[in-house]
Amino acid sequence: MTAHELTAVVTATYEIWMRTNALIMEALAGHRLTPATFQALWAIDPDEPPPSMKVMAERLYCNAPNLTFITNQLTERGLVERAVDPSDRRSRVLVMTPKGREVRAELLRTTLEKTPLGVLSESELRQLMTLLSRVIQPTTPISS
Amino acid sequence: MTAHELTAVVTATYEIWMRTNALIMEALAGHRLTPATFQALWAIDPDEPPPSMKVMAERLYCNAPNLTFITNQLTERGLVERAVDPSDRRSRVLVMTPKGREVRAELLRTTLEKTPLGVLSESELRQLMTLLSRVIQPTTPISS
DNA sequence: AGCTTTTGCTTCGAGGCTCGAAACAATGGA
DNA sequence: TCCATTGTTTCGAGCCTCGAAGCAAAAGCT
Repeated sequence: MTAHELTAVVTATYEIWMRTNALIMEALAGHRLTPATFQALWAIDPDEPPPSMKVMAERLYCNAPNLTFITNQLTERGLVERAVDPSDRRSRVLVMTPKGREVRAELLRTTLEKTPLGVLSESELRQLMTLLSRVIQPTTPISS
Repeated sequence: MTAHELTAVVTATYEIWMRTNALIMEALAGHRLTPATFQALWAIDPDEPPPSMKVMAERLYCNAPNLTFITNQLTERGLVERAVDPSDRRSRVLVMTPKGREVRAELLRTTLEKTPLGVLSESELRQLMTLLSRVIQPTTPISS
């Protein structure tokens, strides 16, 4: 039982996550976004085929009504648009607008600038990623 | 420019955090707790002197009104109690009840069992913690 | 084809979370 | 003593998340 080491790592993960969030809050507010809506924007890779609501809900670990709400926030801000999936007319896919593309790129840049993870060197980041990949392995993480 | 590696690490951090949360949700619900209230419980070490509201707000990256709300949730569930700090009668410290101690220990155990970080070996965890410590260290006095 | 079940999304209502502004008492300094 | 500051709470607003119910399209069955 290595409870102590594991506890420290879990705590550190929480800490880094919260700290990153705190540091980008101001930039998000500049676009009337919040952590929840930004995560949704992040989870859409504009260079991949647009994801359906269902896929997005899985990526964001939330349920369908919640995703409807988040999607409304993004469409009201002109960052994404709903489109009917021609292959299944029940399904709606989220298409990023040009403005959404811009805002996403800008905020992603800001996040990488501000995150405390940025203090690590390239080789340290690779080391870290090797370990984290093993943790995440089983299922598929969010894109980009 | 190591943007790609950094992006992957930030994404992985988010992913691990969300996945851990999802996996303990059921256990939390068993005590009528949520991620927010559980983090507050986690942030009180029952073997240390009880922290003040102000200290707790810093630990949880939230503001004073928010912490008042969270504290009310915990007191209503009989997990912590407010006490006046004798050295400064404006300040309230959060004292964990015996029940709070039990619930905290149980949920901490559950978290360590369920977190995907648990797949790592002891030596991998130490490696990981070495890297994360560098990230969290407030020792970045003069940057850029 | 017709009928039923399942699936993807939305609507609705309730409750939890988070914040800024304002209020209050205790503290500390001039 | 008087005034500014500090730690907390109250209030009101808006955001987030969920379960239940509803609707339309798709899939399955006979």
